[in-house]
Amino acid sequence: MSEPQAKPKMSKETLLPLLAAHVIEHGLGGASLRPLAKAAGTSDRMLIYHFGDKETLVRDLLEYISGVYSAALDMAIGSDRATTRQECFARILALGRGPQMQPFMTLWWEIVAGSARGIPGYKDAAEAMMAKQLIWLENQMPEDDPDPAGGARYMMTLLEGTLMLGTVGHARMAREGLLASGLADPAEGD
Amino acid sequence: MSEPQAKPKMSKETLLPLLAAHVIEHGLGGASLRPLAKAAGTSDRMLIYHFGDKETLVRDLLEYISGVYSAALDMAIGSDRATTRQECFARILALGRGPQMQPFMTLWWEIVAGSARGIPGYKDAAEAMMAKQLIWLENQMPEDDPDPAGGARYMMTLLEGTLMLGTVGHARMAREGLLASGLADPAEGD
DNA sequence: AACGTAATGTAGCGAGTGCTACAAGAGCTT
DNA sequence: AAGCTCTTGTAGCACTCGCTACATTACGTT
Repeated sequence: MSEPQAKPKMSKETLLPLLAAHVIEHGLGGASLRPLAKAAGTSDRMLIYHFGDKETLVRDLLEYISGVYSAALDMAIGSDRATTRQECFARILALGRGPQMQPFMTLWWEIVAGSARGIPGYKDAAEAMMAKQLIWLENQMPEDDPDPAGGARYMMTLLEGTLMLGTVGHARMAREGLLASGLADPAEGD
Repeated sequence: MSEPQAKPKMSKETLLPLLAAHVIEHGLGGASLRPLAKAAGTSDRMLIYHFGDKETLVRDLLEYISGVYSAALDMAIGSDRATTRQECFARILALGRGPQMQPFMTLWWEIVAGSARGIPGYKDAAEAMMAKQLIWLENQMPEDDPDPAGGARYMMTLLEGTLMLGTVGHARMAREGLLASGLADPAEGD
């Protein structure tokens, strides 16, 4: 018995991390109860038992994922502020493009799409995550910045555009735009 | 017989516009053969007959939609150039936020999500549409602009970020960012 | 008119969907 | 020990999914 099996209690709280892991890897739209249950070591029967129905499950799952994202941002916060906007932007861009962030980014666009289509839990989660990210960025702004609030919002907008263009194969276009804006350093690699 | 029924020939070419209309309204991910067929006045049987399988159908459909988008941009091109970057940006932003554009934008985020997940036809379509939009923007740049190429790419990035933040409920954040960037006019409404 | 190919209708298959009915086990209280 | 509630397993229902086998019609060519 090398595996303790972790049989006893099962609740939303114990299930959500396992479900989230599956969803981050395989996506949210195509997720159906039986594969989800298998990933969490349960049955579809129990998922319905704990969450009531699938819509509630998805909503709770998105809320949980949003919380995980928020916590991840807290972890990634450097104790030292950036000294320039360029450095600040480079930091958050590197964060969003990091390889360990990629599965999450794939899920993120699905959340945006669901948000646009009005699927119940999506917009709330997306809104929360963007709000959290804005706070993160504000805390990373240079102390002597003349307009930290506006600057952070400006950089958020530019960042999201950059990430989007990157995912559809136009990373070069975004980069050249950033160069023209002065926010990217010509010396940096792609 | 007020309806001529349009029974005779049915081919990819005659089906694609009808399929596209359905997809633009109801989305691409959840689209299944039978509803698609019904929207096009056929049967699932015939869709498979004409396209081979669903993956090919989706690919052809995305390619077609990309073409429609391209044509729509050509139509929307004003004969007069903008005189300032602000005006240029305002034009394309208004274009993307126009009410008749909204169903398409909803579909767009689905395309981005599919592109991120690597679903066969998605990335090609997204890439083509962004390329086309960049050309459009370049043609709208002020004639005396010091860096039309870089400026257009910069505005593209900012535009896409703005649209994305808007769909997830953070239009205000994007607007305040644009104000800080100098690309938005404080006098304009939301 | 006969033939051959393209186009279409009908029926269905096997798999998967969300969800439910029913019953049995587990653990706690009295 | 009896009862009680919480949790779980087994089957299954009604439905949709992409796709196919088979048969029929429509139509141009010879």
